[in-house]
Order: sequence, then C-alpha cells, then structure tokens
Amino acid sequence: MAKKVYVGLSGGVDSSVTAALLKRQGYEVIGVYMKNWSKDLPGFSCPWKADYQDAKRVAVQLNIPFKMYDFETQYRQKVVDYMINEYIAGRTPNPDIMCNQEVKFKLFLDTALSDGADLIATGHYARVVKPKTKNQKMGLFMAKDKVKDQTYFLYRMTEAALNKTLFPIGELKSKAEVRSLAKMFGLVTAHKKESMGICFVGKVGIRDFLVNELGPQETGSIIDQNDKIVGQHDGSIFYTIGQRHGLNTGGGLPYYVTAKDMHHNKVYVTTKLNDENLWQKQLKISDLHWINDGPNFKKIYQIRSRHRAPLIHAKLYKDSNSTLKILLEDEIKTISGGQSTVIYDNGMVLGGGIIY
RNA sequence: UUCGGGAUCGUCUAAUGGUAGGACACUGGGUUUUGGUCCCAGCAAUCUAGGUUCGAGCCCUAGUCCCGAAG
Repeated sequence: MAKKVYVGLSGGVDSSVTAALLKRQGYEVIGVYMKNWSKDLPGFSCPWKADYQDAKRVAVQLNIPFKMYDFETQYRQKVVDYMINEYIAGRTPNPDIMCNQEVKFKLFLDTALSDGADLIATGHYARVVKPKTKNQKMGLFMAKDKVKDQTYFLYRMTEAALNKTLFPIGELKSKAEVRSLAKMFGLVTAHKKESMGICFVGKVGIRDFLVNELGPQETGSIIDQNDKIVGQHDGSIFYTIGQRHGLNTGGGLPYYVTAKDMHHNKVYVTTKLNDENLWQKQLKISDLHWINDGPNFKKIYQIRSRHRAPLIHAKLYKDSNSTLKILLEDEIKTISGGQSTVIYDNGMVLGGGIIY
C-alpha cells in the first residue's frame, strides 16, 4: 500500500513540483496549505489568498486531496514574537530558521502525522540521505544544486523529523529543471516568480514590519571610526552589522555598520573597508543544535554564516557547556548576533548555532 | 571688526577660459525563502548681483554665508 505523504504546498513552483514528483513516484499525496500569516500591513497586502488559491489549483491539477492548516497563532508566538524580541535586544534574528524549526518540521509534521500521514514533504532544496548501514543515521545533506541549496535554513531540524521528511527537489540539478518539470506537468505555478522576504509574511520590508509592530523609534547618532557624528538614524533596532544602505549618510565612501549600542541608541559605522571591526576570523555561537551527533573537535569542518555565502574551513572549540568558539580559516565580513552559523561536514549538515 | 582661505548634485569632491565628471546617499531593477551583502540603471549641482570675453564653475567688482588666525 502506498505511503501517505503530506506535502506543504506554498503556492510556489518548488512545492508544486514536489507534490507532482511524489505522486509520479507512487506516493499517496495530500496537499496542505499552511496559513501562518494573513495580516495586511500599511502599503502591503498579504499574499496569502493568492498563494492559497495557487496551492489549491495545483492540488486540483494533480488530482490530490487538499487541506489547509491554520497555524497563525503558533506562528505569531514562535516566529514573529521571537523575531521582534530579538530586534529589541539589538540582534538580527533569522525568522525563517525558527519557522522551519517550530512550524514546518514540528507543528506541521506533528499535525500531519496525527492526521494519518506516513511522511511529509516540502519544496526545500536539500537532501535527506538514508543510512548506508544499520549504524548510520538519517542525515541532512546539501542539495544537488549547490547554488540553490537551502540547508542553511534547515540546520535546526531534528533527526526524528528527517526520518519523516522528503525533499525531492533537492535531488534535481537546477532551478531550471524544476521549472521545466513544472511546465511538463502543466502546473499553473510554472512561471510564478520567486517569492522573497520573510517566509509567509511576504515582501514587506523588515523596517515597515517593525514600525507597524512597535511604532516609531527614537532617533540617535551615527558615529564613524573617528568618533565623529556623521548623521542621525531613526532607531538603532533597524540596523544590522555590515549594513551599508539606509543610513542616509553620504560623502564619497560607503559607510558600513560595525556595531550598535542599544543602551545609548547609537549606531557605529566605518568607511574603512579593511576596518578591523568589519571583519572577523572568530565566531561564538550558542543555542547549539546537532542533527545527529555533536562535533569532533579535532576535525576541520566547513561553515556558513550567511545564506549563499561560500563555505569556509573552520575548527571548533568548546567555549562553555552551551557555547562554541569557531576559528575560521579566512576572514569574513562581521555578522550580527542572532544570525546562524551552520556547520557542514563534506556536504552533510552537522548542526550549528546562533551567533552571540 | 581686520587679515587670510573657501563656497559645484542631498553629501564628499573633479573640471589648461571651451560638452560641469566621479564617488557616496537616495530611487528603481536584478540576485537572495531572514536581516544584510553584491550587481545594473536612474535622479541630481556651479551662493547672489553685476562686469570682462565669441565663450565664465574658473578672470574682475560688490554682496551674502562659512572656516582659520589676529581679539
């Protein structure tokens, strides 16, 4: 008897093709639209209805059952509130990593399983690799298409979730192949544009989002590497380390944010591209998460601290019981606290943590 | 007050008396399931009033406003 797979249909091309491929492979496929956010914001209308309709159309085209899970309350609590609190604390969170951890591969997984699913699937560019021997565990691996790889967002998945998850898109060579499959299957989403911005919330600027949630912020000084005030900002929570635009500060050379002082509401910048505050060779991470086993401190791993950034060789050191120090082979542009560092072992995601 | 120096896109700054250019910012687009980075395009200026000159950002005169030194 065919296994039941609940596929998260977002209304985009990737998840549509996911469902189509699984059906072709002989699974009993059920499409599910997760409604996580539906609120319109000033100057921005939430695309959830259009996305829902596209998801539904795809289900009809594939002739599979379709249902909707309403996770708005939990998404608000686990993702949006977390995100807002991080910004208030002066860090820069990654809400989509939290969404994957809490919503897609926990809430959605659990709900689907209790609905009778054997497995779930999403349109992520990643691979779940089955153990070759009995001793080996289920591993999360980078997608075949290294350019589109999305494992950076998935490193907080659990082994238990991996055991129940399929990522058929991760086996494809390229986005172009996804597109052509969508065309071949005749899916309405074949030519749909990529969606960006905070997952589910859509293409609203984080700035507008925060203003809407928290109201206008207090202005403060922008201070350069010579302790000179070079401008005024409209709220230090809006800025992130490494940021260049949005400072409204001109003068020959670009200004990059090097630090924030939330207590005094100050934003520090530099025009020196080789400024020591703009580059770092060492990272400290907390909130550690390992998919299978923890790291081997003798090994050299590859790490990534930004989506799509090149992998960098690094060694891990125990910093405390709950934190880790990472020494990088090459310098990278300084990263804000709240962002994630993901540790790879030859294409396999070992785990990672949150920079502090 | 006096003596020097200066005034060019929003900002920083180029232009032997001969098409006012660049950078940053900003806006738009591209890349990107966070933030951000990066790439492309666009917008945009000679302090005012006279004068010399075929022609003035540039030379001359006056004014206005800045900055430095003398009070």
